[in-house]
Amino acid sequence: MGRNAAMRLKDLAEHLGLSQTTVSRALNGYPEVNEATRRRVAEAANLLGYRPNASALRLATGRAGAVGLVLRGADELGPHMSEFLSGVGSYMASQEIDMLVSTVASHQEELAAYRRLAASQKVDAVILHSPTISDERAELLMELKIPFVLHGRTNIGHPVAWLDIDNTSALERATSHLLDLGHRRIALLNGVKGRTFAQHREIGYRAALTARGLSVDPALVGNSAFTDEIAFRMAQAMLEQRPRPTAFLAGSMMTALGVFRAIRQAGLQLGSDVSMIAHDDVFPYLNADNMYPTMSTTRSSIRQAGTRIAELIMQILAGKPLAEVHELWPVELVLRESSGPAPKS
Amino acid sequence: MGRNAAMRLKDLAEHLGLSQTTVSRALNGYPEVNEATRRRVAEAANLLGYRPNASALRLATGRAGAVGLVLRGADELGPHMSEFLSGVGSYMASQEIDMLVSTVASHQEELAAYRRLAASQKVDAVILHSPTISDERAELLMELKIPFVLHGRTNIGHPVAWLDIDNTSALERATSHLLDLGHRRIALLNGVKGRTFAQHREIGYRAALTARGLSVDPALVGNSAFTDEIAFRMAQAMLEQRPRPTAFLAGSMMTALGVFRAIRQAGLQLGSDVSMIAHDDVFPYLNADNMYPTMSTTRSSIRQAGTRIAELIMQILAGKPLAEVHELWPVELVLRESSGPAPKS
DNA sequence: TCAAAATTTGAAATCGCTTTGAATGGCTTT
DNA sequence: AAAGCCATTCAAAGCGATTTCAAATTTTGA
Repeated sequence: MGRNAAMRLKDLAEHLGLSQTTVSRALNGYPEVNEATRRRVAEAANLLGYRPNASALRLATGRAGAVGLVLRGADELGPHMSEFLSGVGSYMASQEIDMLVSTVASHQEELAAYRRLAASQKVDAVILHSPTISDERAELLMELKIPFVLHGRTNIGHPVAWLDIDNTSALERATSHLLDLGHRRIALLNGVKGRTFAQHREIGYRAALTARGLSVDPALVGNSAFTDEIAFRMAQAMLEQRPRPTAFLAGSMMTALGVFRAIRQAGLQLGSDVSMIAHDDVFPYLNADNMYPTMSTTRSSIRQAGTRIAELIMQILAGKPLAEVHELWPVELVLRESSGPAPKS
Repeated sequence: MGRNAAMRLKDLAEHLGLSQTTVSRALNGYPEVNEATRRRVAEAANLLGYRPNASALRLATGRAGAVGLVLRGADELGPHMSEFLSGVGSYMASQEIDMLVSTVASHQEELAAYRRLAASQKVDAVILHSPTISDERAELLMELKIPFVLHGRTNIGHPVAWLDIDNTSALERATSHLLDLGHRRIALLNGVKGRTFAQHREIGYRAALTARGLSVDPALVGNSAFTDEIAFRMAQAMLEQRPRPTAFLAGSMMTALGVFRAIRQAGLQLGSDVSMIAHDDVFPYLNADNMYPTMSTTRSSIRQAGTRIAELIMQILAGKPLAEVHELWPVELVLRESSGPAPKS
């Protein structure tokens, strides 16, 4: 039983022969404390490794000193999320704010989790991820009066703070580029239906096609989670069509890997027989530039987005009006070997 | 400014015309409260959505109700960690324990982070990941008297609670299998040097080789982080050797993807010209069984390990002696198409 | 030189909960 | 009818910080 008898403010005060009040003030930088005293206190605190008890501090100040992230287990806690988390974390650490991560299994559980967070006042704010077009969670958070920043966009009655990437423009440009290369049957492996980003991407895709007077073939549009496996199956099925698609727009690097396998298995060559442009969230362990062939991508660092969202959270907690917190990030289009001219038919 | 005026115990008590004491007891299942009263209280609490203020509860009980995970940013917060986290989270959620995730940039920062956690008493325990052979962090936690469970093993003075997979046996069997297939030049793409698991794997690899009177060629052993890119480069370099390796042992699925690319780029065929067995931590979005060719693996679910470790943490907090908390999990060897007979030289 | 103002310090209230020790009232028991 | 028990309930004391309000000390100004 390792009863941790950490040093308390009282102990420190006694040790210094001062009152708790003065010590507390000295440590928190209040002006009304003698400079010499402040130094003495700071030194002793440092030496004795004093840090205020988090629970007591939170109770006294009413601030939780933490932001919450509720993740739908297997679904959401994938490679995207870990990059994102890592971005959020890098900023939060510098601000001495904790990240409270909880996982849930279903949508209902997720809503319940937010209610719990609100009632028990465990967090000052939360980060909401992968919203749907009209996101129920966002509405609930609004109702619960928990401040939050949305990674993505949604359409609810109230103004909401958000940061998103310009998915529509990204797909519009990627699709146009493939069209310029002569491709006419272009498949879109999009994210789960209902998510705002998936809708935005489809809008960009359609815009590029209709701009050339082409119509969308529903058989060439797939919606699913971004896993290697599902992408493989969908691409495989699409490649069996005649005429077959000559290009793929892959929603993520995981998707790209699956498509890549399907292409190879069909005995085709990526970059000549079939082209592909994938969306790259920039994973340190999966580099588009080092693939073979190198992968053309629409690129935007999800980690940087995480860091920025953390900053936005702090601004909101500092009182910045929600309506002023909107950021739409541009997406780079990086052309490499996987996208080439359409084959002669 | 959404001042969240959550319901307090006092409010609930007044609402019921009872004292805080009784209400608190009723909710916490103490025996000395009238059954009718208890029901009445529970009902009201439920109806009004009362939940104790977390900070107050923690301050009063001295329990933080949270476990900590400190992750070295980019390094550790990869796909392995997110799977692991998700496993831990699924159990913690059921126990109403929070996961406090923080990220740090360096080893020094990590140690500092643990000191902070200890001093501010934010967590009841921590989970330690990817230990080195003699892990300084484990020693520090011991000293700080923060209970912890190690995912992996280490060698320090004190007994430590741990859960690990049997890496040595896994590699010994995988290597032996490749030897049985006639391979003689078998490359090992291992994890970062200094980590216990990498050492254990090398021991298994060496054991299998020496059992057949073969010696280890240092040029065929690589140590690095498990990224697609680094693996690609290492494999590429190894494949330029003559005689070239005919088989690879890949430390992770990311590594396997890199090796796979190197093999293809060299104009070779996986499963015939070159074989590979990869370690599979079981990612839902990257399925060895659906690769092309399907990938032979040593397999162990890192997510399940996370869940189990969460359980072990709770046991330790309940007072189970550290020396009794040791689990060594076996690793499956799953043979698929990527491992075939050695080519005739 | 002495009152007034400024600087520094401290005692005690507060945050919302748990928990100790005491009180209340109804039933047995003698 | 008094004493002793149970079963319930409550008032008040923590937990470890911040913060209000008051007190003590030093400086200043006339």
